[in-house]
Amino acid sequence: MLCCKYNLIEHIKITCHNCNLNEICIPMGLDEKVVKKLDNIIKRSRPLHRGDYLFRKGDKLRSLFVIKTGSVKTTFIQENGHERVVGFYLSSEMVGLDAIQKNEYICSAKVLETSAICEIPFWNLEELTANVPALQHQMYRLMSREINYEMNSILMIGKKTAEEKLAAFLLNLSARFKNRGLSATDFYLSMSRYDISNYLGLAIETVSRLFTRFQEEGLLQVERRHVKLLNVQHLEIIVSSTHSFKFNSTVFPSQPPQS
Amino acid sequence: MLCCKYNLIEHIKITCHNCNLNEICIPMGLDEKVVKKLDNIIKRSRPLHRGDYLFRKGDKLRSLFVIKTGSVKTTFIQENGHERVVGFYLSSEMVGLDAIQKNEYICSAKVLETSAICEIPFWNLEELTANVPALQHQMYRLMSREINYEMNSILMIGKKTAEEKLAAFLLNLSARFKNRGLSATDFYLSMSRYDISNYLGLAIETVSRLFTRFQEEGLLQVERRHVKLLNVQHLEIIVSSTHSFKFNSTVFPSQPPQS
DNA sequence: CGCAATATTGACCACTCTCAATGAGGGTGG
DNA sequence: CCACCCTCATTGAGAGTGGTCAATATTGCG
Repeated sequence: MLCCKYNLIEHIKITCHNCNLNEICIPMGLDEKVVKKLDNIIKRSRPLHRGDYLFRKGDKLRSLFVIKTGSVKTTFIQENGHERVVGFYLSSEMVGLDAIQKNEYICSAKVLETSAICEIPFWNLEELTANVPALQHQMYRLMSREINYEMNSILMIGKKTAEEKLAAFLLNLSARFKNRGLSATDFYLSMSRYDISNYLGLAIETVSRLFTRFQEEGLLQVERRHVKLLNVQHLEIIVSSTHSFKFNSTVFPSQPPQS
Repeated sequence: MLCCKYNLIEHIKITCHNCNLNEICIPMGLDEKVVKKLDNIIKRSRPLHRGDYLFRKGDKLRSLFVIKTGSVKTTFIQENGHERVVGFYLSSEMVGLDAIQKNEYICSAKVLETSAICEIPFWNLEELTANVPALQHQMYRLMSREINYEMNSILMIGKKTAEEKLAAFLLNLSARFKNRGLSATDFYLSMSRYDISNYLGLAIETVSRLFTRFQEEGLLQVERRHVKLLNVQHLEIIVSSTHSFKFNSTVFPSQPPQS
């Protein structure tokens, strides 16, 4: 039970805008009593494995899920039966918020790697937040965070060139790993090339080719799912250079810098 | 004051999954007393006009905004100074939920046409929802709805071909107009071609050409911003046909059906 | 009436998709 | 321990979509 309790504090801590990861804090006036109540609500399960589902599209809303370690992808099954990836979730992130509106899950959530995930029965949580204003505020902030994540996805996926999309994707992951105290430049991708391409609206071959090209250009090193970013600055420039800028830019006379 | 009060009821009504637009209902046990309290919180302003801002990126969170009539676009200013459209909002929809996480607006909201918009000071609303569990639930559902909208955007923008993107965009608008009791097949676009292309991640010329082509194929009639959908079914097929399906499909031997 | 903003159309070419074949790991069974 | 299979990833060649550039409507507004 302890680990989940700790996770929740961790979770709250991360979502507090006044606290960074290096500070121990229980923000928003959440005292031990409230944390204990939360602790009583939360269900801990044994580790889930690659391919396990947290929930499927159409299931009735039961719980929200907080990822303690590991990662999850959410997918939406389209009318034609094809699956589209709509999001990737890492530790401390909450999955299932889409289900509240219609009282049923709109997408499916599939575990990408062995993960520890806490389950919070929504109706219990809602009852608790109704009694603890500070917790209600946390909940609003969490949902707002989800809205911001998705806005970020929209920006990423709406980029014009495949190059920009993949660079943005890698930097997004990088930043999220960094926030978790992990390396911002050396990490494993828990999702397949297929998932990445599907998410970004590209062909899988394009993603593969781009990885190769980025490597040739010295921007990163990649071996299967292990990625090392070597030139973050240049990746950032790729992302921020709107397509119309790219060819007028004086930043790169011709060749991107080799490391 | 009355109009705003009515709008809120309208608003709540729309967000209630058990009620459709033709029923008068005050769901979730929200009695007149609560509605009155809401009414006291809500600020009504005189009509806003094309180009007015509800808020700008970086402004401190003051209020959430509910569109009574008209429409709004939200834009995100990227690192390179370029503006990207991240969403379009129609009547009964709420804008500003992205600001709760960091206590400041992440994107800017710009009015697209003369609009009536209600302002709800967030802190007052939060206080009220803390005291009225049914209203708290409404708030959760509203935020969840926003998450679903954005998920929809991700699916739309992530489609592979420009054709699929624009068809999905038009059908999305159509469905939302229909929900509001307006024509699902005959409507005005309050956003420019530029906004549409920017939102969908396409070149403005591509959008323009597609409108022309759709018209030539008898799928719709378009004159500047006035759109009449003539063959919704075929538009739906375009959307649902993943690119990989499109060329094997026996649905269209060669030419799309002419109306 | 003319300027500015918005939208359409054409020509050309680059990017990215599709199709196809090959390569690399991980797991299972002989 | 190796052969085999299956999945995942890479690479190549050709074709098509969609982007860029440029010119031309069309509309709105002062």
